[in-house]
Amino acid sequence: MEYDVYVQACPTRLVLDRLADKWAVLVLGKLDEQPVRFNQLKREIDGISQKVLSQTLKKLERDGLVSRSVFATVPVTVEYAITPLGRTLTSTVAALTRWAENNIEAVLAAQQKYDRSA
Amino acid sequence: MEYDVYVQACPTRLVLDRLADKWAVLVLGKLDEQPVRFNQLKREIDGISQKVLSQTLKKLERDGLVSRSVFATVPVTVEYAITPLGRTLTSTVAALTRWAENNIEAVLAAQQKYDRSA
DNA sequence: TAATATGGTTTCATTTTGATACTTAGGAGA
DNA sequence: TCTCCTAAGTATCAAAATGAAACCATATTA
Repeated sequence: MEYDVYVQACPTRLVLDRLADKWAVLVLGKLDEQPVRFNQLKREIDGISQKVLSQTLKKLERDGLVSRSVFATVPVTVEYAITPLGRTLTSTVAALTRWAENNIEAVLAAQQKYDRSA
Repeated sequence: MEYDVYVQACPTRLVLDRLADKWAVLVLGKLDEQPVRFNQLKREIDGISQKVLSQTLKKLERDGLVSRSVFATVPVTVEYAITPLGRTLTSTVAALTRWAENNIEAVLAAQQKYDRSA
């Protein structure tokens, strides 16, 4: 069986859709360090809404990249952790955020040049 | 100056938004091989619409990742190519699509397991 | 009794997306 | 001359995704 992301019907497109999501990248980056609880993720990922965080985690869990553990404390505690499959992905995902942090100045300069000439 | 993608106002978020886009990933992957014309990209990236391809290319050009060359043929020819800055990114982006192609079966299995238990 | 914390879901207005049609310009064929 | 063709887009509009804010259950603390 041959997979090719350039073919619309290829299931790899689903994966690419998931990975190519800003929030998923940020969530995976945080969970790569250690298991984190819902509200702590919400606090650490500045700007994410509860709804989107909830949806993002649910999708990542469904894809087998993240696991969800509930503890019967009061109030209930829910902890999210990265799975072994997710672990195989984090170095790539981290490279993306690192590239963003390292090359942002070149990108901003390119944008200014582009906007001036337009 | 410190950049941190986990801060909402950080400009790196703009970059992450751009990279964390399925279509941008696919476009950069194609251009990494060789310069390609608009309609050929459209043909090779199965499922992309003209509008979205046009928008994606414009954003990538503005960010300095892709260059656009117009040739005065009839009809006009427009060729898109990757820039040196864009070149620094393609290995990372290629790793994403490779991960998708290599791990799709594990992801599909995880999804089925998740859906059965729900 | 009221406020606080956790981990969500619901609602609704705003954005974004995608499909489709239209445009511009020159050349080829009838 | 009239019509069609290609390349590379733009315009339009309906459908889907997103984000902000409110709501919910439960139990503890002030």
